[in-house]
Amino acid sequence: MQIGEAARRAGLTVKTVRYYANIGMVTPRQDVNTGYRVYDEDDVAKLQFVGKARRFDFSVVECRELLGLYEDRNRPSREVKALTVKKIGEIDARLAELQSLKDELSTLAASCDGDHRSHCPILNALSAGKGVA
Amino acid sequence: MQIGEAARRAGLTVKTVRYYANIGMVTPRQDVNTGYRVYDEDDVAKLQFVGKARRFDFSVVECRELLGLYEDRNRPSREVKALTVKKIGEIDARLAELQSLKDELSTLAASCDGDHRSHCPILNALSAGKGVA
DNA sequence: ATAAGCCTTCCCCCAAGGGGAAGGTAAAGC
DNA sequence: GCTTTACCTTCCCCTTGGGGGAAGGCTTAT
Repeated sequence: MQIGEAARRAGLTVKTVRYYANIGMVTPRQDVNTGYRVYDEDDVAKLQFVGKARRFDFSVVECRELLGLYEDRNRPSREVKALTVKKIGEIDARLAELQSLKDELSTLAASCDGDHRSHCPILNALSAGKGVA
Repeated sequence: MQIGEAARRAGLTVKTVRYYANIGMVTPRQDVNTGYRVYDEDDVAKLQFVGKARRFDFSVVECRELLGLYEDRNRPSREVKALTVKKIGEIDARLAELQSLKDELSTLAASCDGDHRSHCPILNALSAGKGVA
């Protein structure tokens, strides 16, 4: 099939699929006459795999790793699990960071009445050297 | 003072401070002879303000807005609060998204024993059309 | 014949700077 | 006086993961 249908079936944009071909992630066969990329079922499966992994917040580099592990069925799943656990750790760190940001901003927003007077706790907190917490 | 000291006092890199000058966020005076940027106390205060706002996850565009509100003391704090509340909403959305990702990945990691057999629930989930949840 | 609907490559664009080259300037040491 | 050192300047390419659109080629339907 052509790139359009492959993209549709993988739930990706044509631009994205072409990008994956360019970086060597999912490399379709090339039609000698037209120069068109030709995708088979296997390629579509890989595109779907990568699409899901991206939605799971894996980077393109990590997707490539996962794809390598996926293609080599003799590999132990240990490496896959390690990547997943590492990714969970990263998500945890980002969660904590965002939560702390939210707490600080919430405190500021709560202390600001939003009236027309120039005294604004948010601006004060941003301009003062000291933090809000 | 020169850019180096201004950056140090604002807790930013020289590169960042120069970038803020280029995009017109914090525009120092220019020394006619040397062409060096010359920062005064007011500029440093603005740099600190922007630095804190950036750490609060405000984008550069939003920082520019906040800085405008900060400089115009006649403006009501309503707009500042609105920006802050909007930012809190964005953080909330991202938190929920990350939490759901983490839950799915955790479920997968827990169901994978990481041994050498080729049966890996994580890879299966990524390759299967259906989600894990 | 020509319009529609695919496909191709090519190039610039986003955020928010980082890295480093090539070159000017000022102060300090010898 | 000369050189090293430590500043500073502009300029250009790099990052992530593609998006937008131009210019052009192919086939199919009207």
